[in-house]
Amino acid sequence: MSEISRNGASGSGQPGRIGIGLELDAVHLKILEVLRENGRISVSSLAERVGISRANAYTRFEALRADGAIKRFTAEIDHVRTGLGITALIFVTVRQQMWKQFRAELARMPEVEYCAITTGQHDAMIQVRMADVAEVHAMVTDRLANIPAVKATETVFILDEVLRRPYVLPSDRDKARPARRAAQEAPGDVPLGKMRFVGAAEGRAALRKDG
Amino acid sequence: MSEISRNGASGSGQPGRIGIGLELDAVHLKILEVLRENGRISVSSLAERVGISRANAYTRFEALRADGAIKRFTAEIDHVRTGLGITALIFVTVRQQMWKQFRAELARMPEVEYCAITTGQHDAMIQVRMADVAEVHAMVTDRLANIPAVKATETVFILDEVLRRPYVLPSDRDKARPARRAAQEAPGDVPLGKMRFVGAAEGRAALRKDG
DNA sequence: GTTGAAATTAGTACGAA
DNA sequence: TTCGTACTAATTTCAAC
Repeated sequence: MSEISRNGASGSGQPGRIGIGLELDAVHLKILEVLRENGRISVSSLAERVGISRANAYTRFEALRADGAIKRFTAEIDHVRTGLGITALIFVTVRQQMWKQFRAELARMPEVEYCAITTGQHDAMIQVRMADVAEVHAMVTDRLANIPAVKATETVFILDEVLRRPYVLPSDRDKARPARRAAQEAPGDVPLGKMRFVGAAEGRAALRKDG
Repeated sequence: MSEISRNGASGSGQPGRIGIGLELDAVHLKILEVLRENGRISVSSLAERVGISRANAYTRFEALRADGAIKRFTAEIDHVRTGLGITALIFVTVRQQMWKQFRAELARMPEVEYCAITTGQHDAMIQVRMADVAEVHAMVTDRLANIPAVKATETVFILDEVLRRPYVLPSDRDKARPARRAAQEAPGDVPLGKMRFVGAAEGRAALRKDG
């Protein structure tokens, strides 16, 4: 069950190597599609919905888990119901060469749901869930601002979460758009004035005033 | 199994009304804690880990699901392994009174994993997963910029996702910090110069130049 | 990679505390 | 309400094809 990670498990057609380990074919993707929508489905039902035998479903299920394509299964929780109805994004400017410290501090903040290093004006974006606005304020001033690695922060509140899809798959691309594959067409008639990519250097220079 | 949504299910202690429907006590939170880390655990094992009977675990499990505290179960997928290794944040400025159209268009974009309405300089932030940088570019120019509701966009790439916790719970607050509850202490010695909250009006006025 | 049977486990219903 | 048990249904595992 673990040698699959090295050799690949598929046998039908030419799937095309996507990841490093396991070769994901159409059946693998279909399994992932089902599992992201219903993580508690039994492997038997999964086999039925995908259209393969149970033994095959078990094999592939295990392979996906062993390979790491499926990292874990989790429950989506309604934050409002659990009392953490306020969500905020905190954009952080980090002092260079203090990243290790910043990451270490983050690990000690359980109210942080998500943290990503970004290009652009800031260096990182963290998402927090709190009971009220005052707690966000306290979090930013008491905890974040006291970290030496943090040079500056910018807080934005989330008014509404329009959609959260449980993880996008490559097969999603061919769903809503029957004829057109984005990256393979010339941009053509694009209102370029609307777009603006933010490079890392640009924003960082603009922020050098505060320290 | 559904009257619990109105009356509450707990019996020990004074849980304190958190959500609208179900009253969540310590046991409920413990169940959620287990389930967010292992969404496929059997209810029997869940009962064991939480320290309640099987029957009770089934009742509470169903109640949490019926109440909506648990929205769904999902599989966390490794995007790099599935071929969508590029993640980008696109900050969108939306023309007022065209929100309905904007939301409708979003629903037709399966590559969008997350979208939230925010305060601050922009109106919305969307997170997309793509195979390469060119696809992000095409997405922004071909699809987003062509939506009349979209006034302007600003794209930022995610270089690294430091952490993604499967949903924060109120009980997390009392984990890493033995003595100190943020929102209940005076801010005290805060380097205020580090912090900056961005209001909605401020940023919108600054962006009025483009149209 | 598939099918079918045995062993195990999950889910339900009920009475007692 | 919660617990414990008995009962039923389903799933998982293992075998042979």
